[in-house]
Amino acid sequence: MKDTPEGERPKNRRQSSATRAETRRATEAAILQAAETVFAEAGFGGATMQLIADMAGLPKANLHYYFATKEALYRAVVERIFQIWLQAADVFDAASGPAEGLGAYIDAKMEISRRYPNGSKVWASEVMHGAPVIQDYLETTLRDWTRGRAAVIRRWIAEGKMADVNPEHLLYMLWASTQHYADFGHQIEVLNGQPLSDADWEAAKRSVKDIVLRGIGVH
Amino acid sequence: MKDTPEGERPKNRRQSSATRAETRRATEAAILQAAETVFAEAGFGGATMQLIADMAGLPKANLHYYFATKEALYRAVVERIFQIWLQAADVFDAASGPAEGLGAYIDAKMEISRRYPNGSKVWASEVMHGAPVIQDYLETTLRDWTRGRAAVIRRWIAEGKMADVNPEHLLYMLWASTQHYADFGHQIEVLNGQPLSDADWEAAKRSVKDIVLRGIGVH
DNA sequence: TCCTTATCTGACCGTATGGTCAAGGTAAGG
DNA sequence: CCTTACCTTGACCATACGGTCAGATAAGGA
Repeated sequence: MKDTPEGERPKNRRQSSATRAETRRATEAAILQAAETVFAEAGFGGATMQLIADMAGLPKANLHYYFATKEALYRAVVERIFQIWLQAADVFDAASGPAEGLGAYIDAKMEISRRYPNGSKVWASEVMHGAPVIQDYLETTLRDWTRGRAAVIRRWIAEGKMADVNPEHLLYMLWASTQHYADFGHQIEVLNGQPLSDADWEAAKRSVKDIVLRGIGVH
Repeated sequence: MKDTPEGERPKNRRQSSATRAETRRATEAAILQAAETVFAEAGFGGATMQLIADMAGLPKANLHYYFATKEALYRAVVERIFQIWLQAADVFDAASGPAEGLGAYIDAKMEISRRYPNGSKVWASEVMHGAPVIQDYLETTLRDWTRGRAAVIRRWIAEGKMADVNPEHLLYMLWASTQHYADFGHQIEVLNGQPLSDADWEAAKRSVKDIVLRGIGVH
């Protein structure tokens, strides 16, 4: 929440030097960051441009200079999240078998849940409401991605490297189990009595990996 | 969406007989049903009393006669969902071991995801936004419930009936994996190319049960 | 230094929303 | 019947919200 110590109130951030491009990028980043937080906490309908502006330290009118409409800003937030979501797949690709590939994928997704809980919540909210904004992504990018990984899993099954499970449902289970720690983080914290510690996160990771990997007959 | 064929416009629903209590209960149920749908589709902030009223076939002012505020209506919806949520635990109790108990619990929760997807979404949304309305339930009822089941699981572990896994994280995994089919139902449908058939639901159930049960060392 | 262009912002506007109210109906009990 | 309490509803209100705009301010090039 606290700002960098380089400026008390970043109303006009032109201490020393700041090129046009730098300022623009920094302002956009601040807006996107604030928007992600507010959208995650209040949902699209509950979020207000005023609140996002306040959190970003800008007058509301300035938001509309960078993002014409609330929808446009929301879209930018969701698209950024989707990139991170897909990025976690890299570890999947270079793997030679399920223990390595799925294990690394679970680790990566758990790490995302921990580091970008707001992004995960915005994504969940978007999908829950019928994906009004990223429907096309679901039908193209995500669908292709899913088919590709399912094919890899099928190959592993054919090679006898894991049990014969339905690849799609296995992927759903991975998504669900890992993202749960972000989307339902509040519930987990309440049940845990306090925020998850490093050790708690390690235990969570290990638990998911242990159950899933043993569940598909690996190791 | 279509109405029952017993009345074109249920403006005054007094064909034949209708006692006060009956009418009240029916109207309340219609409002709660409509509210659940609208809250699930639009979120709390995006839902409007007007839309709920339209969907329930009532003038908006009448909503406020039954539920004073939007918050009160929302609270009623969430509390109703929570009851269903807990109800699924019954099957857990009477079980003599993990295969029976957890298997039945997964079946029950999958059935809930299928039959009450909107309820599940409202619940997810509520928790994601920090449980502004049911925070006390989390801290009391849900916490007690969770502790009780975790104790049961620990007993099963001690009796050598299942592998030594962390009971809390196991429960999170069950919640996540089953509720995912409701909360992310839209995404699953898109990836599946069509709504899940009976066979698809059976496959989903079986997949979750197989992986989890094998994952905790239960045949 | 001056001029063009990009960035910033307070004030403003139309609309949609949650909520109110008073008047009009309708069932139940006496 | 007639009274009473409950229910229904159209019209209305205050507010908050997304979005606009004209004018101010500053950067960068000539």
